[in-house]
Amino acid sequence: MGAAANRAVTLRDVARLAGVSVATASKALNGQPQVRAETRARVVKAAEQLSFSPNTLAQGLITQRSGTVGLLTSDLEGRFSIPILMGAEDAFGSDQTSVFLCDARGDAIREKHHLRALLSRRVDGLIVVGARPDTRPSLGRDLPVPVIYAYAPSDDPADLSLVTDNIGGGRLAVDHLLRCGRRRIAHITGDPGYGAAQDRARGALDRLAEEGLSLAGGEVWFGMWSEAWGRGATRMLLDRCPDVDAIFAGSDEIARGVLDVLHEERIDVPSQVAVIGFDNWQVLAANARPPLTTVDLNLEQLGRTAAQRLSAAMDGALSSGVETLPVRLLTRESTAPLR
Amino acid sequence: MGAAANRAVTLRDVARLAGVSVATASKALNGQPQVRAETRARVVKAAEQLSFSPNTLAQGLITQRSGTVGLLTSDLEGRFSIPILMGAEDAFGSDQTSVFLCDARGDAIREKHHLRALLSRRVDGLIVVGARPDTRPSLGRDLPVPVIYAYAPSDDPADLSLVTDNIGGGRLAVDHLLRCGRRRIAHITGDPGYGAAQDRARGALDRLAEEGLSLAGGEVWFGMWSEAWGRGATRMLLDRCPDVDAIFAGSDEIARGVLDVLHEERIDVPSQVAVIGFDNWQVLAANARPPLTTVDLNLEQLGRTAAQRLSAAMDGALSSGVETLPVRLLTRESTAPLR
DNA sequence: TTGTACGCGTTATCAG
DNA sequence: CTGATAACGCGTACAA
Repeated sequence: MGAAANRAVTLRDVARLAGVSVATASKALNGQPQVRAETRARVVKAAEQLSFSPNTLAQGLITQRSGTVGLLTSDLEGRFSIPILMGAEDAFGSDQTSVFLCDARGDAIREKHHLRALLSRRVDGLIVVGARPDTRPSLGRDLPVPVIYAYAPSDDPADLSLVTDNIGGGRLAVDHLLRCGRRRIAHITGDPGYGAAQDRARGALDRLAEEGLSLAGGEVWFGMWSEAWGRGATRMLLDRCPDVDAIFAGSDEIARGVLDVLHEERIDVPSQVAVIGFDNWQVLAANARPPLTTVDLNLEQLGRTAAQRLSAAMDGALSSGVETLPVRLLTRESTAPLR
Repeated sequence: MGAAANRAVTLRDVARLAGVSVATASKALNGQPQVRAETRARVVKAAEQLSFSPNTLAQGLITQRSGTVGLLTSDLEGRFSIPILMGAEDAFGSDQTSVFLCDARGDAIREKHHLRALLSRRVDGLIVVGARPDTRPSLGRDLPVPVIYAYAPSDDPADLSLVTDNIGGGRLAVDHLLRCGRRRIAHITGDPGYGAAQDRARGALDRLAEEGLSLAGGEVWFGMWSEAWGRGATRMLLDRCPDVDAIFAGSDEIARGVLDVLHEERIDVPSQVAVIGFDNWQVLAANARPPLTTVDLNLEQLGRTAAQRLSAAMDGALSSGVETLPVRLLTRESTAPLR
């Protein structure tokens, strides 16, 4: 293993090789105007020869900016965190800002620990990603760096939180089904204790009401976020309401269960019943039979926005409140117009 | 947003408040013995009052250690990276070492970029996680910090790589099926261009050979890593070899496809046909019908080991070659002894 | 145009 | 036991 090959080449080494002072070397490398072109060239060449890379820690000491941010998550599977992280990485620019990823695993103690470590590392800002889209405790108001809450909003309205538009998503799903000519639409979703479940249902009901319609089956089928519940609920639904022509599932997992039972019952999707999911969890949605139309959470965009808001806050442009970001419909084959 | 509340409280502030010099304050806080107990108490109290947290950047400047490592991945979905990251975080201890997560998205240029940034940040080491378990290009031998390749081995034998035991996994799967009394075992797997597919098949064939058996269906069914292929292959298999009593799938995705078709054909799992997957991709395996017995890759353990090897390397104990880490069987309900 | 000197926050080495 | 003082690597007024 090629460890410790060229150890710690500093600006001094570069300056020495180029025959100039450290100050000049610094200016040359940082593109400062007050340096002769020929000199700059010599310095740059020396730096390349030694494959010099400036010590960001030292730079940070001076500029009071570490060029790092912390991403604090409790999302074990990284299902939400990763897209958000990628979006943030994208917006920051990889050579400007690097991201510390810390997983608190839903443990408040561990979270405190990570927080201390990150502050000690002088991160310029913090993005907190919750495991579920419900309110979570604020990190507090007296932190030395700005904090953005993503996905799960903070319980302190003085914080800035970025959330996905679950109500809008519910509307979007139902709207799409209506456009496909469906009128007997059912909604099977997860744990009613989740704000997201309530919001998605609300959006669906609102849109339906605008058409003077109500839910097939009479009510929202709340249950659990699992395939098994999707299957169970679908069986009950078909029993009670055999003429249903569309099912809006509150998650892609549930939608998979729905599809399974429809398939078992030899009910064709989408010609007889259209199915739409929520989350766009790739491995589930794209591999479904048929591939699943679903509501994409736009998490990368959420990550990008979080990065932008954080940059703004680092420049002093604080803001607060809850900002709701749009979701979007991703059409695959499980929905289609009625012939 | 409570940004910039207490900005940059330094050791000087603490010292001033405690009425001592910075030197003494430093010693007191770092548990150095040569300091009076009463003085130490005063300093500690002052530090708490100001909620002082030492500037790791400055510390790193002196100790020549940043207390950070870079995790360089190309694994978009984070499916492998995340467990590895968590294992590594675990082994490092969150207050000792923080992890920079960088996603190169399979792009060599972006990888170079990230690498430069990480070296500039003076990471103490690097963990490189490949997107697929096949050889990947080495980062090179002349890096100033140790590198561990995880999941995907480096093509340079001088590097240290940690990989999962795919051959052993194949053996394990077949061994389990044999113990369940199955004798007509088929193997449906993914892209033959993947070393992992070849290795898993090899392990399976070897174990079978030890019993004087060969594969049901006569050959390994190579194809793609998708549910659709799992379905297609299973249909062909049942056609050619209707008396099969066990199917070893090369991935959980494929296994899901297998289960789907068996269910369609009203073939009971596990009483008629046992099914075993590979990867233990939670959302697929645990939600399957029935829940899927599978080979767990032990990725957290791999992450922990990577961290340990990296620590050792940072202390000068370099090593090289490919280290193969054991996988383990996770029994659920899709396999059971024949009555 | 270039170099000198100082400081960023911390630790370590010495005197006192 | 405590306190100057010198690093660590770099950026930047200021002087030359």
